[in-house]
Amino acid sequence: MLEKKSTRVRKEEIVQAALEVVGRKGVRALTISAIADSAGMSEANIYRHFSGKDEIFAAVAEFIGSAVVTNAAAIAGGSRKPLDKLETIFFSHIALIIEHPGIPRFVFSDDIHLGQRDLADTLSVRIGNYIETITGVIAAGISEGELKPDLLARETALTLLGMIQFTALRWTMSNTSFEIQPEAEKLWLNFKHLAR
Amino acid sequence: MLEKKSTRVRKEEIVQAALEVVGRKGVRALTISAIADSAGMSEANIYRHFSGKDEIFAAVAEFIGSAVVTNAAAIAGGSRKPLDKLETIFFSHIALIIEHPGIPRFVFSDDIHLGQRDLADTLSVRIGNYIETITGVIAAGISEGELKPDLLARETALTLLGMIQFTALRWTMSNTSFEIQPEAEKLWLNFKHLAR
DNA sequence: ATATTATGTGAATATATATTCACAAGAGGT
DNA sequence: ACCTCTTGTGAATATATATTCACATAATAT
Repeated sequence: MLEKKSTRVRKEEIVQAALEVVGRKGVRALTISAIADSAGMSEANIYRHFSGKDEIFAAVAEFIGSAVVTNAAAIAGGSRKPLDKLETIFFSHIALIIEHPGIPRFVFSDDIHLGQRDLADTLSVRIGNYIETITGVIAAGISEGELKPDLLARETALTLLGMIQFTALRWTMSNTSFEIQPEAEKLWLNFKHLAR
Repeated sequence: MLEKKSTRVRKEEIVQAALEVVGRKGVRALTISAIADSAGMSEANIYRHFSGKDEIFAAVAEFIGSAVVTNAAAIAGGSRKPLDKLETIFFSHIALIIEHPGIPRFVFSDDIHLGQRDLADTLSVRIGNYIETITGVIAAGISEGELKPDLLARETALTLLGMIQFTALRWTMSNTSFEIQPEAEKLWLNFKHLAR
């Protein structure tokens, strides 16, 4: 029998195991059985700590939300120059994806969007906040003269996020078969050419 | 009993029904039962025309591949100015997504990427061709002076595609609850500001 | 030390899904 | 009219998955 740990600890383990499964096999494969395997415990024990799949999904979404959004907000709130902030946010986001490939898979899974409406709404709000945060930084960059004056701040933010997201997508789609870091560097370089 | 039609016709009906299901309920919900409902025939009849789910998935991918890529290649091959071509490709792509919301859901489903490796490879190649097509148009735009000289053609193409893809994603994620057309127009306008 | 509570698990249950099968019924050729 | 091939279907089968349950065992309180 497995050693006993508190529910608080097991919940974290289960969330990490779930994210690991999503990163390796996708949301479709996020079954209780797969989570149990990955976490090294019995299926029944999963139910000891979570009421069911929905609650696990919500916990995973909560983990991702804090990881991505909190980070960006902290950077945006700093005192550096806007372009510098954007660069840091961009590469933190890429680093987070490399560390947890399950994050983009989870956030952009139609399974989540259509199967867990409340979760999708929560995620939508989070993404909306993220977009606004970046929009704010870009607007500052424009008014401080670091970026072109005729840019639309929100659309430029969407373009930047699309860049990140499309890269993550091609990467997970190709089964992580190319180096995402150099790809990201070229994209960032080009974004600077584009935006100023 | 349903009226009889040839396998050729039924196959098309089934592919369209499948795409409709994906658009409405996501790839996860693409069950034989759901396809049968949407196509208005029995489940057993699906098997009369396709050997199984894999063959249906392949047929859907084939339909999408022709629809997206062929179109772009035709436009790219024309004699108009590069920026003009880009605009047409951009808005055709958006129009296609509006008409078939199942297309982005299907192409970007981790279910496909991880569950149907051969299909994922086929799609990857198609996407690669699409990227190259657009890269070529952008390279022409740069050398003809329509676009900034210091742009990286491939990265700019990825940025443009990311814009489209992220828009499609937010749209399907929000359950098609905002107007995608005006959103696309603002993004295109801003892309022109960015790229020249 | 004992009782109580929290944690862990194999086995059972219920449901969904993909696939097969035996048979029905129309279409086209003879 | 008869035969044959194609198309259509309800019922059966096999498997996967989520969830529950009765029981075991460790931790904690009394």
